Amino acid sequence: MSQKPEKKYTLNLPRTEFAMQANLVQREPQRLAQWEAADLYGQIRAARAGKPKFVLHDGPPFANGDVHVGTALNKVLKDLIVKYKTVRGYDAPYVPGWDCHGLPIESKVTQELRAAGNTSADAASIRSACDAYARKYIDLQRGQFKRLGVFGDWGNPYLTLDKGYEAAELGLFADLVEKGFVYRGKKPVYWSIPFKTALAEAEVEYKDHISQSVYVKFRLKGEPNTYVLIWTTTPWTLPANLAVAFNPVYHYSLVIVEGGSYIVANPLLSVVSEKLGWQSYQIVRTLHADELAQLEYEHPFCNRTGRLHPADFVTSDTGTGFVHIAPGHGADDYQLGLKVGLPVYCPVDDEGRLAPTTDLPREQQLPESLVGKSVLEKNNRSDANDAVLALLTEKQALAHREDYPHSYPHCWRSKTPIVFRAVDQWFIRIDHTVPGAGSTFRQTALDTIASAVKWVPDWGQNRIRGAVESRPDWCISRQRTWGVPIPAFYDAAGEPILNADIVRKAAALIEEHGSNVWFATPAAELWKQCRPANWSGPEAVARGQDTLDVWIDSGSSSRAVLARRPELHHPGASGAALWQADVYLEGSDQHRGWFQSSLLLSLAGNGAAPFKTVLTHGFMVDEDREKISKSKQGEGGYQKPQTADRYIKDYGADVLRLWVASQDYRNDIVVSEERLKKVGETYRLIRNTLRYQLSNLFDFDPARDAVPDAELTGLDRWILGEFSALEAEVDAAYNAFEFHVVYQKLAQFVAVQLSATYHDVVKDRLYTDPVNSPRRRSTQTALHRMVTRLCQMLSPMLVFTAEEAWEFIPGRASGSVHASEWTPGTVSVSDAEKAQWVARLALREDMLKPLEKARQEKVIGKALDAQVTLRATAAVRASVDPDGTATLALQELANVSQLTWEVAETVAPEVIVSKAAGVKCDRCWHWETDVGSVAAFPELCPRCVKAVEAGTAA
RNA sequence: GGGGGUGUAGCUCAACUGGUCAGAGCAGGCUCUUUAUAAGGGUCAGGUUGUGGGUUCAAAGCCCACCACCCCUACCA
Repeated sequence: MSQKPEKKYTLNLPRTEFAMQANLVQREPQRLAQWEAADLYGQIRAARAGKPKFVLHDGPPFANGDVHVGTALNKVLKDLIVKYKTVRGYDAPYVPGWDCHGLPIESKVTQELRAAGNTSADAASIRSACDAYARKYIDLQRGQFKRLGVFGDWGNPYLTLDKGYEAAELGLFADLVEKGFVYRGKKPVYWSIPFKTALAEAEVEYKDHISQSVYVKFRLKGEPNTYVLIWTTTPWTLPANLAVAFNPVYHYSLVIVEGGSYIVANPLLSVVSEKLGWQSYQIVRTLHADELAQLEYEHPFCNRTGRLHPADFVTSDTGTGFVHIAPGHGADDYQLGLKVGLPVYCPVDDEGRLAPTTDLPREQQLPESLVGKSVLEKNNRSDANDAVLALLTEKQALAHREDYPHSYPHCWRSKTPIVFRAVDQWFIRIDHTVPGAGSTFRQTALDTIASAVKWVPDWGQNRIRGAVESRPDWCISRQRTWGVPIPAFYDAAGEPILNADIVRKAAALIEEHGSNVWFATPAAELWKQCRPANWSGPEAVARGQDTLDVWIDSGSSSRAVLARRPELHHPGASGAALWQADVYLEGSDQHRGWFQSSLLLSLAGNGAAPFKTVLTHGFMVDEDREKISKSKQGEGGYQKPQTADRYIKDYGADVLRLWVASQDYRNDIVVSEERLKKVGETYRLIRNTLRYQLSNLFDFDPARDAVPDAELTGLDRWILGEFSALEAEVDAAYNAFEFHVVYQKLAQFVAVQLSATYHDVVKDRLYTDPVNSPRRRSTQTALHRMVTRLCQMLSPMLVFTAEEAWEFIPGRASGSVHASEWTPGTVSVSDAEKAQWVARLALREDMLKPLEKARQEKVIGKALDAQVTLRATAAVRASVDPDGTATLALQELANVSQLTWEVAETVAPEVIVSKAAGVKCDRCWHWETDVGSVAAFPELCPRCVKAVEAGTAA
């Protein structure tokens, strides 16, 4: 058994309770409890009261399910900004929010009710259940967000289901009504037949589907045997056909075939002839666009005619070059119909059955044999399709029929194919001229995008411009229960009544009672409450059942949150600047979503954009750089669910946050075990560096021991100069929201300047100098400053670890690093002094390689076993060492026992390494020729004798 | 199909927006150290800058085409 010999002489070895092992998974929850008990968020608010305001406005996540790792990324990025601004002295409150209404919750809840046997719940009770459901998930998610170390007003978040929020949203809506933005119109929407409701885009799933496609002959008027040939995959829409579109850039040919003449687009002629089984055909002549536009055709089985219209959406990859147009059943069709003045004719009722409407005279509409036939498909067949096909056959209009596989939208709940169906809906106008604005609303929005908002990255501007340029009028009504009601009434004739005063009265009611009041109060009573005093219009007999699109909910947050919460106001600012948020930050999909809805609503209702800067991040992808999908879960894919909690359980919040910071979030963000592990390595490097600094401050009291700047040793001034440069870079990177640059700069500084250089060199003085020596205290002064500021710079990323380390800093100013203020700029060093140290460190590099060679040759082990001879000309030596102080500095930098100069011819200093002379001092491990010269300490060098006699550290 | 992005060593990021042999850190190999020790130091190796063309005295960066992936949109009558 060997045992370590007892040390006879003391050294100032590092001591600290700051653990090497992070144990984040166990330690972080304890820290959270501590913060909660002390109301740290409240303390920070109090500490920043009156300071310049910085407002990041939270985009509300949907209150459903666990927090996904992608949602965590979004939240952490926001928190990085808020914490950075806070540590830099801003008052940066964070009010988190949740998006609470919408179909996913309603659907889940009705499903649960049905499973519990309740099949006839009324609107009010469904809504109550939805409310409870949303709140349950808000609580769940709130816990998970807090666990990530995100600070905010968690006790008082904004919820789109709060009655105050709903009332403010309707207040904004009332302004829009007043300004003439809102109208009722008919438009094709996605329609789910089983649910008898319109669906939002997000509620549509695309699945493979086989449609019965048909080639149909449309006979030209006055030409008994000449046909325009159209192709469609939805025969049931033929009763709604009102026109045919062609593309004016194609050439069309009139061809003679046995049995008749047809017009077909040239690029598709050969395909069509093959499909229709034409034995031979003869091209008579080419028809041009202006000629086609003159043509009129007879509907194959309805008693009416239609015209041909040019349209650029007609393609030549499938079909015939002629597209059957039913304005009631398709977006392109609808737009074309609007343009050329066709009615929005949709002979399909709520149940999905063919039925005549009032848009056209009955005799021009579908024949009686079609009425009542259902459009809903079962096993790729529907009664309506069959009946139409039969009718086409009977009329000899069916040229060809074939199965056509393609992806087709399906209702995400009922899994049935969706139909496009025109129904009455509420819309917000985009192209009307706002009184006093002088340009259309769309143009105003585009101008605002271009000149009043900063987009980061800059291409974000293109994204949202494209979205605003191309968007149609905004369909804002949903036939749903779980949402904010549209406070419209209907008179005895079924005509809608919507007016700003009515909406404001309804808003006041809802502010008092919550939006259930709209559904639970009898219509007559409701009208009494909402009827304006001087009302002269028709009296209402029914209330509207529609709710607002959920994008109106979240898009109203500028009014409902920013304008309504005084803590989010910029004191001293006026007008829009008072309530405008400094930053919105969401995924790039929100250019078309929340960024757009917020911009349009705020611009229309408040007269200004709700944000000054809009930041976007990319999406999370897996290690194959493919999007994270649930189908990859389990075998062959991810082993574990991609929730935030899962990663926290494995790595801790600080490592997860550091990983978020390390990624350039403007692009796709790859999440993989490998990357998390790598970041974990960096975390350990940083933690150990902090630990080294803290452990060497165990006997340092800044009030008593700090050394003034002018008296710091050159080495310490050098590192503090480097550190100042780092601070400036880190501050600039944070300020530009480039956290990955912060991460890189900090990690590299810690690894290179600190760990490999400064900390390594300075060990000797810290451990072996007399405790109170100016040189040791100087270095401790530098360490103290750096560890303080490192904690501050790290605090936005390493929320828990920075605080943990902070508590070990002697004489720290504030209780929490998160309440402290960081001011970059530690010490300024002259260029000349800096250059001198750059030269010395370069020489150190030159010495390291020969030292390594000597180590390989077993001449030395550690560097202190060596002596170095620098051979150079006298002039070279003088340039490196003008005042003779460099020799000792270089000896310390290289960590060698002896260093001497030798005059030689070589210009670049030549480095000769040999075994050091003398005997190794037992205490400092330097090799010296005078070890033992003090008789009382035979194993020590005289320097160590002095240190030992000076006493031990406290 | 249309629009918007991205593609630099195993990983994360640089490269002053055409100009010194494309740089760091981490990881990896070898090695020293037992006074940061479930730590720390040294050293070595690693890239035809997605592919193929082009412009230029000069390209990772500009132009064209293609490939892969991400976001939005149309998913086609």
